[in-house]
Amino acid sequence: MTSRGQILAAARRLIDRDGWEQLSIRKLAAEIGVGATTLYHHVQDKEDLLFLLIHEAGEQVPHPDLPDEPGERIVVAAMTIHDALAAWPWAAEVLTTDGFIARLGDSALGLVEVIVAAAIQRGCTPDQAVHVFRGIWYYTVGEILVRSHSARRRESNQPVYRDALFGSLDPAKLPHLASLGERWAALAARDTYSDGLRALVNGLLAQGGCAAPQVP
Amino acid sequence: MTSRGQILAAARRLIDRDGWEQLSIRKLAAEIGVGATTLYHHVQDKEDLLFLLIHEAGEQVPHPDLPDEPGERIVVAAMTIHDALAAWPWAAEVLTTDGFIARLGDSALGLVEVIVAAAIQRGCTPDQAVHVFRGIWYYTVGEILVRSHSARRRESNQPVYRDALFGSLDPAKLPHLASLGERWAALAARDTYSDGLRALVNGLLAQGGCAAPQVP
DNA sequence: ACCTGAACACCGTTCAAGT
DNA sequence: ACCTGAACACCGTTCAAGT
Repeated sequence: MTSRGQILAAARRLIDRDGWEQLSIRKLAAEIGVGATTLYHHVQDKEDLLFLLIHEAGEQVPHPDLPDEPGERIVVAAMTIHDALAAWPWAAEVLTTDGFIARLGDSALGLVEVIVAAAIQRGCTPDQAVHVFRGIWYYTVGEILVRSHSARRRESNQPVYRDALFGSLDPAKLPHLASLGERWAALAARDTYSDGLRALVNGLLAQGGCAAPQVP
Repeated sequence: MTSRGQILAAARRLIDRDGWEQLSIRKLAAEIGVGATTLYHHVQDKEDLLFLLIHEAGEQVPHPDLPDEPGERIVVAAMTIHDALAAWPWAAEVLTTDGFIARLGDSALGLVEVIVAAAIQRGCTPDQAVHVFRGIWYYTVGEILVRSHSARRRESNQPVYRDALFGSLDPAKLPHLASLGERWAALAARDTYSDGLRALVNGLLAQGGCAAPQVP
């Protein structure tokens, strides 16, 4: 009676409604109207359930229009990955596990392929191209996690730390931070993912033999 | 009888022994030899407990010898932060919360100050300097989390995915990934944090007016 | 096959009651 | 003040028993 598809659909529904931290096997079973233990006949684990959800989500990541210039192509592919993860921040948390990316479907991996291929086109060796991808991956995952954890905190409970934020620093020891003061919070709230990404990609491609004429 | 210091010491002991995911209020109380509810007289929350632990850890981060060249100074400061977080990966998880950095002590913030000051010395505006720090922060946190989650998985249960790793990809759709094949795992295991960091810092400093003569 | 409730071994936190 | 056990409202997972 109960099917895997039904379970995944209900899980997506609950995550959208209550956030992914709130998802539990017991609540999920209740949502479907079934005993908690029933789910274990259709899914190995809670972890397995998350894998299946991420796999499904990965299949739905759109393939963007890719520009010709390789560096720009890397930026667009990375931003597509970023935007997909921003919509499912819980996926970012699970995907921090190494070798996990490989379990995504061909569709999501297509964007990884785009980045690696473009780096090679720009003169990287395959090894260097993997290094380029990893750098982008770290930066992207970090941004997503900081963003989503901060958002969660903001909405739920404490704007308490807001005023603790660089308000009362010792200007003798930390002159620049003290003079930035409250402005830090405003600056940190700005979305600078793409600016930082461009800087990173330029830096990575310029590094160690991947250098090529910077197309304007 | 029970003191805050005693609690923090016991917590550090348990984290070192069993990993931070295993730390619970109840186990912590048992380790001290006290009722679980007793802890709530010395600490607000489990979250509060983690804050205190991080604050304490931050005080112990060493101040490195800093090179003169600003770009290199940024790299050294970032690597110091990175190495400290690598020793306490659970701190990285908690610190992903925005505005949380600000609750560290002056000692740990000193490294943030170093980065911001060096960026300004290289010609950044204060706003751009914060942007530089944020980019470094995202990259660093991402690397730490990917590294620690992967390590946890490796040691505990599954080397299962190892062979699922890019072993059976469609070479027609994903030619570069397919030809990398099993090599991906070996490349991903390499520590390339500092290489990527240098690329990022160079890219960030070259960006938007922070440009200055690249000191050799 | 598919589903179930009871049970196990846990959580964080509150609260009235004790010294 | 400092500590406590009982209780509340949860977890993921196993397992023998049912249809």
